[in-house]
Amino acid sequence: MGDGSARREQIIAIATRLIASRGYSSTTVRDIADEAGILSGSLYHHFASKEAVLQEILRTFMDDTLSHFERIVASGGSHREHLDQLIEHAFLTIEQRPDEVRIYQNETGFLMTQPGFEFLVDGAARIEELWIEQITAGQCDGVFRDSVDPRLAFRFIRDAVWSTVFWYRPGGRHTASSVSANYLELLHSGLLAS
Amino acid sequence: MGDGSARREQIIAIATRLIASRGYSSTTVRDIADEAGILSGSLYHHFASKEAVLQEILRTFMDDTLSHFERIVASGGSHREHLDQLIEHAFLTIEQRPDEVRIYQNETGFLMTQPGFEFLVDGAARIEELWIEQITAGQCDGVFRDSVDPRLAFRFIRDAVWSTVFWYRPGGRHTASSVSANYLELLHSGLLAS
Amino acid sequence: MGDGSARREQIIAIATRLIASRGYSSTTVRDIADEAGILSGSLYHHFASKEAVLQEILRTFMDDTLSHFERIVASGGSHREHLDQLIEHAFLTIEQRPDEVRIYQNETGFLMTQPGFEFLVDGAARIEELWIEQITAGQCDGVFRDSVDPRLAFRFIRDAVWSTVFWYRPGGRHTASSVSANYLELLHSGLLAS
Amino acid sequence: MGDGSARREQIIAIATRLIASRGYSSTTVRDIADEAGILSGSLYHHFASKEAVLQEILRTFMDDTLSHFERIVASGGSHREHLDQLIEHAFLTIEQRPDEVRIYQNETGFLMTQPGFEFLVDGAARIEELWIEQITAGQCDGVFRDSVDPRLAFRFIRDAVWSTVFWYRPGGRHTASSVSANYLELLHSGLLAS
DNA sequence: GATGAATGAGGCTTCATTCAT
DNA sequence: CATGAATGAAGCCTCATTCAT
Repeated sequence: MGDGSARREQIIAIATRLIASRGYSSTTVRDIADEAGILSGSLYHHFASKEAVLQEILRTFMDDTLSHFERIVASGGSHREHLDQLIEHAFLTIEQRPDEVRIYQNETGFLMTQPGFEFLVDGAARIEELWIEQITAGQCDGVFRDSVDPRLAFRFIRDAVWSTVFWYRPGGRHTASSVSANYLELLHSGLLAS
Repeated sequence: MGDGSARREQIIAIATRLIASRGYSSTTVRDIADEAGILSGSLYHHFASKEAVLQEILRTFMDDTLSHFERIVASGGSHREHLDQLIEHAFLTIEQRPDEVRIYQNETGFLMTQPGFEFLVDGAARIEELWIEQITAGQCDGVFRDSVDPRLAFRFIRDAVWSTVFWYRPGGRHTASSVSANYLELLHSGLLAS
Repeated sequence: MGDGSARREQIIAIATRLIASRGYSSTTVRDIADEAGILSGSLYHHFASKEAVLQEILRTFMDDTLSHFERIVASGGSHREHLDQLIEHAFLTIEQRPDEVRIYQNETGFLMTQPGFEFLVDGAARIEELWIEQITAGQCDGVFRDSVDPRLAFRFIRDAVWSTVFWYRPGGRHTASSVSANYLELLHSGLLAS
Repeated sequence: MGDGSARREQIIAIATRLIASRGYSSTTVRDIADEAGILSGSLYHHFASKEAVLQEILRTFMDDTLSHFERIVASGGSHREHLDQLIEHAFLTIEQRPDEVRIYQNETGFLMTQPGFEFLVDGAARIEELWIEQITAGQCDGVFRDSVDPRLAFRFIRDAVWSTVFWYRPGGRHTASSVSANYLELLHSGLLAS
């Protein structure tokens, strides 16, 4: 478990694509095996179970995302810059690893209650903490308006940003960074004129 | 089919609750029948299929939501008032019919591609149209800032607002209307001070 | 049971048509009830069971056919005339009551082994007896060739004749009586020239 | 699918026997699996569906029968000899593969209208063509009487011959070849003396 | 590592039938 | 006579998983 043979990584890649497009419970072990060119039983030489595949996908995603976020807030810059960078990194992730984001967005709600997926709860909590720290600190600095509840602001931003994964398609009207810029402007200054 | 006997409505209510909490594909016909106190085969006296139950749930939800939205934009008031009322009605719906909203949010992405669920595509398109009209008209009025892309603004708001259904719990720190007020303020004026 | 209300006869007529075209086991009680404009449960006010419907269809058919055959052999005329008349009556039946013939041909093989359908075994035996008597007597008369086995000749004729129900369609290339005439000629004189 | 492992062939053999005696729709997947000593779900490791089993049975039967018929008419000999050989081969098939013949006779009428069974329609048409060619050519040769309609003669023979499968039992009063000889004599010369 | 065969549990659905109203 | 609701058995099929080879 966890050693990265080429086969394993190929299977993870296939599973990620399939689960993202069909959902975890509608993706069968045979679907994955078929695309890997092996029989479904043979998958069990690489993974202990279907759930283990999902765990590995989500754990990798969560680890990467969290460590990026940690690096951002540990870097030099103002709290406002940090918040903007967190948002920009989210959009970058959506562009570069949309399948993982989709899986995370779709399956995480139910999975968080399941044994073996505690790392999702922990990771989400840590992320919430990191973001809220930036907002709260930015309010202390007088950069962010005091009247907004930091927790609500965090969820507002988080949900608006990550949800774009469901409709953003590269090559369409917008690039990830144009969406990012628009969202940031709206978030910074609001919808009302003057 | 479609006529609302008491039993039918009771079954719809049970199915709505179960599907909202477990997901459609993880909710079995037996789960629903068990809670209704009948055998699973007996469900087919009331509904043609498991999918027909889901269709009825979503169609009712879509019809109700859409007609409310239509009534709002047809009423007197400025475009800004209309947009605020649309948002407030969404929060009201989340408070009053959270299970239906959850089902819509969770299942709709996949279902929109399935035969028999075209009404979801049509309804979503009509809703997008209604909302975007308010934003665009508000920009003409000079009430909303011109620099935001109306379509992006719509999706930003829509995703932020409807996603609250996944974490909002009545009786917690916030009421639906306090969340609504906070979100409206953030949306109107943005996060930055001054 | 057995009293001939209008409803009963209507149901028998519908069932005959449906069973003839789909087969007994593929015709559902609901199919029949639907066409009768009632609910499937209501059929049980008229018939004890689905099987009872089939029994009534086949019993009527067998009774009518047998009594016609008895009348033919009891009438004046040579044995050869009798045999021809038996055959002609079969073709007439195929033309006038094709659904019943189809049901008989399709279902009878299995049903003969089932309790409640002994009348089919008895009727078929009596028919075989009647026909074979004509053939045997005709051989005694010197009208039919001695070298043919009467039992085999009977089955040869019976199977060739009744099977036409599966392909004969009124309004096509042939009328029932032209088929009848052709078959009789072939049977009488054989295929070889001179 | 289509490759003939030993297990597959064993299952086909079992299914053939069961379907011949009970009919397709009255033979359950469990019946077949039980006799094969496996669970019903395990059948789906070998066949895609119950219908696929039936298709394979009938396709094999049709292919074999058709290729035999083609070989007969391609061989040396007169048209009359060819026709006799076609009939004799049918009786041989009834003796050697009665279950397949029974299935073909029982199920084919309905199946010909079903998607996936077009090969039955095509095969039956090709067989009809082959047989009718012999009859027509024999008429040109002056061997067969001109007054019979070749198409009707074909159906007369076909139905009389293949129907014997429903009553012929090896070890009874007749052998397949004695039935064959009797039928041929009756067909050649007819029933009338002189 | 992979195959091929199987398990066992469970999924959705159908259907003849019953019965209170 | 008919409805409406339900039963209970059974049907076909799916799927994660196991294991001998």
